[in-house]
Amino acid sequence: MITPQLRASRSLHESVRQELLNRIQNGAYLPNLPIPSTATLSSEFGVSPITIKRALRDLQAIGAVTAIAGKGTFVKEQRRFLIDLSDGIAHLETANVRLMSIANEKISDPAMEMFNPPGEATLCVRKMIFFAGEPPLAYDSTYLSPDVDEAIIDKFAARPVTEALGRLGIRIRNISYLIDASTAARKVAEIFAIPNGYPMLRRLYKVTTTKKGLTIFGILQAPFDRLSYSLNIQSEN
Amino acid sequence: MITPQLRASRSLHESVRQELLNRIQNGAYLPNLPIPSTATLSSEFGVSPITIKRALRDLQAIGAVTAIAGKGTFVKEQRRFLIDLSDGIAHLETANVRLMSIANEKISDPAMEMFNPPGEATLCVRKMIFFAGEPPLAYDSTYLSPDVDEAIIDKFAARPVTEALGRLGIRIRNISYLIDASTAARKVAEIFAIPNGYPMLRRLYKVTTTKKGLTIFGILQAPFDRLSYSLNIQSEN
DNA sequence: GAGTGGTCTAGACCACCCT
DNA sequence: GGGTGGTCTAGACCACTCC
Repeated sequence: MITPQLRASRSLHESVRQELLNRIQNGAYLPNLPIPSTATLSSEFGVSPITIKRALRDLQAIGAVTAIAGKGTFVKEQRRFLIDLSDGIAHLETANVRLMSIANEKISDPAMEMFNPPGEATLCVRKMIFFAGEPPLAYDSTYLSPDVDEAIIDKFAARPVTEALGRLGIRIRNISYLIDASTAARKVAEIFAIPNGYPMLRRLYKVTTTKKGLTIFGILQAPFDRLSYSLNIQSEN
Repeated sequence: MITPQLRASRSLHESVRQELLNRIQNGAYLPNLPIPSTATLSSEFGVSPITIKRALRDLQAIGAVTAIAGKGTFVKEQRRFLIDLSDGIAHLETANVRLMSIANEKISDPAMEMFNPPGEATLCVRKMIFFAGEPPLAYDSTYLSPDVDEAIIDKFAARPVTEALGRLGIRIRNISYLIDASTAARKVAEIFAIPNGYPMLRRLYKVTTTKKGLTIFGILQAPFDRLSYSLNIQSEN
């Protein structure tokens, strides 16, 4: 029921959304289990099914539930992965990688311009990063100079960036990061099974190495509710 | 018009959204100016006004437009502020601050637990950070030990955290950051005039100082499309 | 075949802004 | 008063899943 204090001058769909969110946070609705159907909720709350749908869609947008047509609406389990950037290395040693594509491509993301990327086409290696038995964690697009050795490309296709460099015995000279949030592109949204436009936490990077001519650009992005970054800075002296 | 290649198996409201987004990116619709009304677009595209509204609401969710009831729907100007964290200091010297509230409060955000915050109530100073002539940039909640001097509280009420410490002549020993994205709470959404649940880029911090007993916790959050962080890491040797 | 969520439409009412 | 976006409803159709 929508009680007056829940209502509190909000619109109906907002009140419904809040009540459903309360139930999720109370544990009345459990993770990975379906909540009652639209029709059931409609009669329980005494509001139109459309209003229920509206509330559910907003709950999807904030990452609280996932709706699967024909099955039901499920409470999302909240688990964030933490990456520590204090030493510049994003530790992903135990992560699995699935290669998605390798293609010649220009770097087009406007946020990338900060790193003064090459204007010519680069070799773009796209891959998914995940842990066994878990939904995909991140999607990485690595841009390499088109004339790099095939052995190097293979390593980048199979490992996260810093792990690939480690295996190749290439030393890092400098890393620049840009962390921002941006909405998911259509293709990325499909991969993660999230609504189009879902916010992604992104880490754009430029890695310069001691190997002559080897500078790596890239973007690692993850659904905003799956990842966070930590950073520790000691003051000098 | 919704051309077949724009349609491309998408749902109607997705096609409409994409077409409107194209027009914004092409410059056909200009920043800070209203786009045609729902009714106009409805007849132009030959779809129901409801479908137009759906597309517009999704465009609001991704930060492309702002709708103002009674006035129209306006193209949002995209301007991101960049904060460099390389030296641990978030440079906000020229920013203005508006104090929102000072209250006794417990730290309740679950993401904060990483810093092992005190369980007791703290003094919470909430403020808005903005640049003259611009929409608000960020919202900061600083948690101080309840027994700090009033002079210190005043400085934190009037300046961003690191600027306040600088003015007070207090040295920083260590800073820990946690960067994540989370959805806006109701109150924050009102302050920024963004839809409820809008994604915010957050930086949680714990600052330890050389002044005995003075450890500062806090959360600085900004609409995801207004802020980004950069970080540069030199390799040793 | 029954139940699920997703889409699209039609129509009504409201609060708000501007002139 | 006429235009705007926001809300809520009713009803229909579809694709999908599960039994």
